[in-house]
Amino acid sequence: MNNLNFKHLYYFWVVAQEGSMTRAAERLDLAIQTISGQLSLLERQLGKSLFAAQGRGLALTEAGRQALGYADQIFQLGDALVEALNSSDNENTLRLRVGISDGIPKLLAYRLLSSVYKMPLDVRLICDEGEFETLLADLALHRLDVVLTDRPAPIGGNLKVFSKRLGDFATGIFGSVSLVDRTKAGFPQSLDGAPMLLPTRHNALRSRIDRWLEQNGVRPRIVGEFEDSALLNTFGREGLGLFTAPLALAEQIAEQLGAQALGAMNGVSEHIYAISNERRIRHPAVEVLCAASPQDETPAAV
Amino acid sequence: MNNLNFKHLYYFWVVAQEGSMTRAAERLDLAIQTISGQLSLLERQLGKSLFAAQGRGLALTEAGRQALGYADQIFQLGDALVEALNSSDNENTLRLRVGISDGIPKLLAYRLLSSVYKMPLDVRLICDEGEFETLLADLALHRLDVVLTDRPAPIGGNLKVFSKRLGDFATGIFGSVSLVDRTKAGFPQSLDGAPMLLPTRHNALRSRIDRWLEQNGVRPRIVGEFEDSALLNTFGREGLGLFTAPLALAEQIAEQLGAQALGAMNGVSEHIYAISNERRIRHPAVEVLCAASPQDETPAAV
DNA sequence: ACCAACACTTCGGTTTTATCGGACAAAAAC
DNA sequence: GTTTTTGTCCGATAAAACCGAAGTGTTGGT
Repeated sequence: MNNLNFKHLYYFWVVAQEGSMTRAAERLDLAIQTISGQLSLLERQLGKSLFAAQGRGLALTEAGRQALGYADQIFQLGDALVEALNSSDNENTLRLRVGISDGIPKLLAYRLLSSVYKMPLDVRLICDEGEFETLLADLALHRLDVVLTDRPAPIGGNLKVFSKRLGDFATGIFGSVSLVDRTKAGFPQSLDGAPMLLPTRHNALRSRIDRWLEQNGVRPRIVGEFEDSALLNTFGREGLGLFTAPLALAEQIAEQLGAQALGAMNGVSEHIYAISNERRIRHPAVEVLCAASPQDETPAAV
Repeated sequence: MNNLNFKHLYYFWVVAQEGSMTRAAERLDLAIQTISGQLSLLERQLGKSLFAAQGRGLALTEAGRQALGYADQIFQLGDALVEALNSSDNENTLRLRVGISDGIPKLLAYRLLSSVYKMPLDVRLICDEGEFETLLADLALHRLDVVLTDRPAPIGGNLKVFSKRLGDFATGIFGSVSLVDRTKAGFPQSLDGAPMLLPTRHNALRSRIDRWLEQNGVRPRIVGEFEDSALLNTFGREGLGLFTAPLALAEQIAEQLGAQALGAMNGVSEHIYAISNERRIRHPAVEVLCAASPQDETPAAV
């Protein structure tokens, strides 16, 4: 419980700025007695005195100086709030602040988010990328409305969040044309010794890929590990190695990266989760996003 | 004037978190009528509705969603304030947050600040370095108590600040022993063609140096320009070129940088200013700092 | 289709809080 | 010493926050 009276804090802030209760009372159009009284109430509640008598004026104590720093930020935010609400550019547009975890394919994120544009409203997407933990923290602070990631939020964490699996996407192996030609015959055995780019172990998919490779008895030459899928794709486009991607994106990958599917990794699928704040009132666009039922774009196992 | 009622905002914040007025009323130990009434007052004052009726519950409007983001930060700061004040480590120590402009000699800053340690109190110095403009902004936000810099604050700026000249420091030319030996004879003519390190044009001293060089008819070879004086000193210590510094620091420069004074630059002196917030109640350590009267350590002109 | 349960609003009256006038104390200026 | 300035204490008053009772609209069950 926040036992801080912001009205009192505001008076304190003005007094500190003006340098005296008298001038603060003038600026606030109040009697000095009011300021004095409310200020001593604040000090009582905080358990610290904020001003010390100095001559016939006031001096800030160290506690007061610290409080002043916070008060500054607080009332600046208050002004910003009022201003943001009065700015007219947010009349008919719905803002959706999405955090996209580094590891998940950007094209997949795009496809999943496309559902929100079908809403009968102007939607402005505000995208942010970063590490899983960072994004969760931003979610808790309401800087984000939803996070798209490859794993559910840790249960029992100190953050109250809500994870919804958006879908399973069967994974395949892709590569530039030259690479694919060389390894097409005898898949998956042909992968043995072939150059390959993989996500780092931070990615939940990575362990599934490793297991699949082991079960199929192939040991590709791992030429790179990437935290960020977009970076991985760029390297893959240049023919540096084969890489994995959702089979559902085969068409776009061919168009944008000039890479073809070599084969499916049976049993390996990427799970995408939408993590949002667990409060009853959720963002309408997040509702739409989660409502897009977990339709497996391709069955997980063949 | 900040026409935002933070008490109302707090109720709004709890309602948004809990998802309903009923549950918020429970958490706040208030009747639902109160919440309802205070919330509609907030909406009236802001001129926007924050909630829209949805079914028998509530839904945040876009304005409400934006407000929620601000409220989050505001009440987090409020908690932080209370916590900071209750933490015991600030009992008998006075914190002085000083911003030191890139260009001014660090040793000079140290010497000027040493006066605050003579106060009959434990003083904890918190130093920050950076660009002039950045530091001024931090000053305005009360993240700093005073800024030490080489020029007064711009008059008529939108920030209300107070500049006090702390002193004029006659400047000389210094260099590593080998360099000084080579150019000692016939100073200042011997500077012609000598390698030299100078502050960039952002430094107020630079133009005075340039004028002095011109007036004395010497054209050194400028081998480097530095924004940061500490970096300049490091290069100077390695004998890369001659450099300028306050003559008053000759002793320390000899000790710490192994450099000797070559000669004085008559008429060139570094002005150091303390810029602080213009409010009546100033930091006691800042008072002490400014009280150290503008004693010219060496007269400006010989 | 109807009724009960639920969630919020509206309208008084009551309680709490904030505010101000008057009297007072302390420091500084004269 | 007197006056001026600045802040504090006390009691009355104005403003706000709060709650009980009654009312509207929505949902869900039968």
